[in-house]
Amino acid sequence: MGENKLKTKEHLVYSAGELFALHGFESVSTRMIAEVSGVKLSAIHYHFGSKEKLYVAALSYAVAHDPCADFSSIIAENSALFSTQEGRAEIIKTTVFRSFYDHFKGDSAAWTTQMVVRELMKPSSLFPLFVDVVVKPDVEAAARLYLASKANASTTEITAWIDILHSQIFLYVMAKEALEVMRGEGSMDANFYRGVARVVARAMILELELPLPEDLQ
Amino acid sequence: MGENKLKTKEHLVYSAGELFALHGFESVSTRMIAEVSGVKLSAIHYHFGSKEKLYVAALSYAVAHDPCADFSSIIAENSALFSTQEGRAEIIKTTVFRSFYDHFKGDSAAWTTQMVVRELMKPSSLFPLFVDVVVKPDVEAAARLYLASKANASTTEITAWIDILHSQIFLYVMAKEALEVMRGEGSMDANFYRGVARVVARAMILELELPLPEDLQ
DNA sequence: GTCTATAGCATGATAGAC
DNA sequence: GTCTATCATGCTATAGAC
Repeated sequence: MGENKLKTKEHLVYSAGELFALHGFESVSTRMIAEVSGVKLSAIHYHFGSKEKLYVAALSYAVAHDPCADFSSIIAENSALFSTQEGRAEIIKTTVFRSFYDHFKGDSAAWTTQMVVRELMKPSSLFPLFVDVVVKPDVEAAARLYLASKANASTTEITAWIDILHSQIFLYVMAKEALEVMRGEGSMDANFYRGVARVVARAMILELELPLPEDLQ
Repeated sequence: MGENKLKTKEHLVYSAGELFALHGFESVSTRMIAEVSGVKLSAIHYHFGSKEKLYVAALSYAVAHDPCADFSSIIAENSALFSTQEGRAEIIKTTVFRSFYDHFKGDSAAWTTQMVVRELMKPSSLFPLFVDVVVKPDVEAAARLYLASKANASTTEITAWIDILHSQIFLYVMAKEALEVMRGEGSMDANFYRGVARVVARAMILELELPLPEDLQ
């Protein structure tokens, strides 16, 4: 079928994306990618021109296809809740639980998530795009939520509060292997992430001095 | 003086440590290390045998010389506080503030800190040592503190609670460059980290349902 | 212990037949 | 578009003079 022709390039993006996500740009060789993809080495340069351009292609795919829940999307879905304290606590709870679920629903974080998160450690040329598309909407929505409860909050305070959630996701994405060695194989399962979401949601709601939803008490 | 002879090897450890901490093992070449150290390439292999053994030497130096405050040390210094709720809140506050201060007192985190933190992302052969010396005492002390207030807490709950602090440090060490680009050059200064410590301490104390110290209200 | 020179290998990229 | 063969480069590591 004609599909196969089109799919060679896509297939290369997926395989390379997984490898880049897992090991990082410098630790992955073009020969490795070719082998895993089942294509010849020269196909990479024919289709993308260089290893770096393949990386950029995989990263922009990841940015476009990694639509995880964030404050922006949850507030948009539940705009009626924004106006009351109880509602804003509910928004925080939902955002935290959905974030952990979306990022960790598989055995390990999707390669798209891992690639995007890696941008924070070693920004590439696409970092500005990543910031505009992924980070800014989330952070701005979260800041509005925070200010709705504490109008005179400082930027530092708001940033640190959002980072309670983001840093925990960052840690579990980037250090999963090491943490599982320390805490026991299989210890980081769906149950663990639910428990973590519960603690993080509680901490963020209490820190903002909002009333705890019943099921978090 | 005879010192210079001894110091060639040490000097190599420092220079290599800084480079490994900043860029990671694979991104640093032996040529780079030699140049920065001001020694010849062959000196590396003469003194250490291989690039990997130099890495191990730098890492074990980092583990040994990076004595940051943690729950274990703060509890040991303030054992009298352990028995009351107010005291345990005070211990948490002190640990969080001291942790942020120790890790971020310079312009950027010390290379020793960065190298140790990198172990979480790509464990080396020294990872078990790192866990025993650095992680275990801290985590066990924190768990005892948590259980003193909530005797029937689950492991997940305790782990997630400790990770509120650890993940934030992890994020700020590993992603500092990207975060400063996003949030403004110079935005991550001593003041910022103090503000963050305040938020994290509040969140951890409230999550454990302890009374907030006056200066955190 | 320190230098120069170089071996031996893996890498990213390309040329040219088909 | 896909293959094989190969180039140029940078890497870790070593040999051997001094």
